Amino acid sequence: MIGRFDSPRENRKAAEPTSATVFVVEDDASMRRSLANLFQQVGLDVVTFGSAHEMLQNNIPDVVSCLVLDIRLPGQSGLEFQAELAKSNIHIPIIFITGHGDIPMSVRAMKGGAVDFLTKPFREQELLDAVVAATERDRKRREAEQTVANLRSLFDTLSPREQAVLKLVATGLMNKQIAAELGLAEITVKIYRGHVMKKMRARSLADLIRMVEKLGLHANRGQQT
Amino acid sequence: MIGRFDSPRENRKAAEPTSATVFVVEDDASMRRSLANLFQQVGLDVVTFGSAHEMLQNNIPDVVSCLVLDIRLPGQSGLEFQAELAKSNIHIPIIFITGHGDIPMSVRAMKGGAVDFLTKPFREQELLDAVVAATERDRKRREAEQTVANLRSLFDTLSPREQAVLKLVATGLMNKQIAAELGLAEITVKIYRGHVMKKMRARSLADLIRMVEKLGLHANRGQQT
DNA sequence: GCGCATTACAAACGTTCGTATAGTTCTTTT
DNA sequence: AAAAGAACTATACGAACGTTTGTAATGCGC
Repeated sequence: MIGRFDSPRENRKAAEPTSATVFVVEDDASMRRSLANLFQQVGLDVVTFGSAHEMLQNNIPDVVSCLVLDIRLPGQSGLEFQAELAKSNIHIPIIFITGHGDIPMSVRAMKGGAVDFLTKPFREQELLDAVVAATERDRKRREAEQTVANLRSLFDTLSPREQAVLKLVATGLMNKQIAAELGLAEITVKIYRGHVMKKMRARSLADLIRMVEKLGLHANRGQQT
Repeated sequence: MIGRFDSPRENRKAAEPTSATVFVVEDDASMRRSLANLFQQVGLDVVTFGSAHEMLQNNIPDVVSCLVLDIRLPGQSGLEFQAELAKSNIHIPIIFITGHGDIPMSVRAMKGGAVDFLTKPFREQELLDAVVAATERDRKRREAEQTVANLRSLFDTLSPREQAVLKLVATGLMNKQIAAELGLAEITVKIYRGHVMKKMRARSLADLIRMVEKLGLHANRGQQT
């Protein structure tokens, strides 16, 4: 099946409070089945594919997950697939498995952000540990991404002027300076600033500054023609 | 010498504006010499050692650098040395070289934060590229660390009370709330707050908040007995 | 004992901020 | 054509902020 079975069933656990999905891309059907079996036994959701292409056809659900990927695949290699996913801004953590890998392959995979690179035969627990680490990484990434996305959607409710005021507020300018910068009356800036605080749900300036930092906004100051 | 010489001398370059030091830990003396030679030819400073122990004896100068490390060493292995450096909070970027490595080794090295893992024979340019990447990484790390250290030394000039006020200011509390929290009069808070701005050289509250973020300060609010 | 930093507060003044109320103009949507 | 909202300004006022000047007690090092 997968490799040597030197870890008793009882030792297996992937004690995750939230469920996670493991995608498996592996051309060997029997290997696919045993991997699916292993993951299902510890309560993980599993979706298997026979090739990279096949996985890209189906749209990947937006859940906490990781990808167990064979290096040798029909068509596109595992490493190429990794590069393609990165280019497509798909940040699913990858665990490579291989029967006939070499060091340059593993180094390239790890440089590309892979969580682990296992050579057959491997202990089941090794793979499960890697999967736990990978899904945990994905969970954290999603959490951070969600935070920024929420802030972004608040920011998007601001009118262009309000956004401009926010950026200048974040640079530490006083209302009168912002007014001069934007060619407005100070009172107008004050009002927009009030809108910004409400819409962004910031309870203090300190709050607002931290939001701007997380959003990575940078004021593009300058002369407005 | 090092490996195959398939890259002409003319193609070699490590166009670095600032000089960098390459530490080499390698037990084979002739290998050590040829590595030193290679790095010197492209204008890098080189310090070589025959073992990990030897390197730790000498105190490592505080300059932009990287470490070229043989996996197989007398006494402590390269991987053990990597772990020891990490534990000692020495963050020098490491490039492993090895004649007889395997995939688990390379994966462990990369998981441990290594920049690259090269197997002999390798092209000289490969190693030089890795060294450039490594020193660049070190330069950036030092830059970021320096920024924080500078902020930290400013923060350390604050009296305990001023530090306490700063932390509460950073949480977004108003002066009167800070006063209540610390059992002070509002006017006192205002004065300390002024001291904080001067001593931290913050030109605005936004500035100050960002400094606090970089410092990773967190107010430990609570009841003062 | 003397100098010095720290902690603490007050009175006073000017600045800055925030909001409420009210109004104009322009564009977009219905 | 009417409604909605965005952009913009004015008056007005209170709250919050920041600094200056002055006072005073404490504790530490030389």
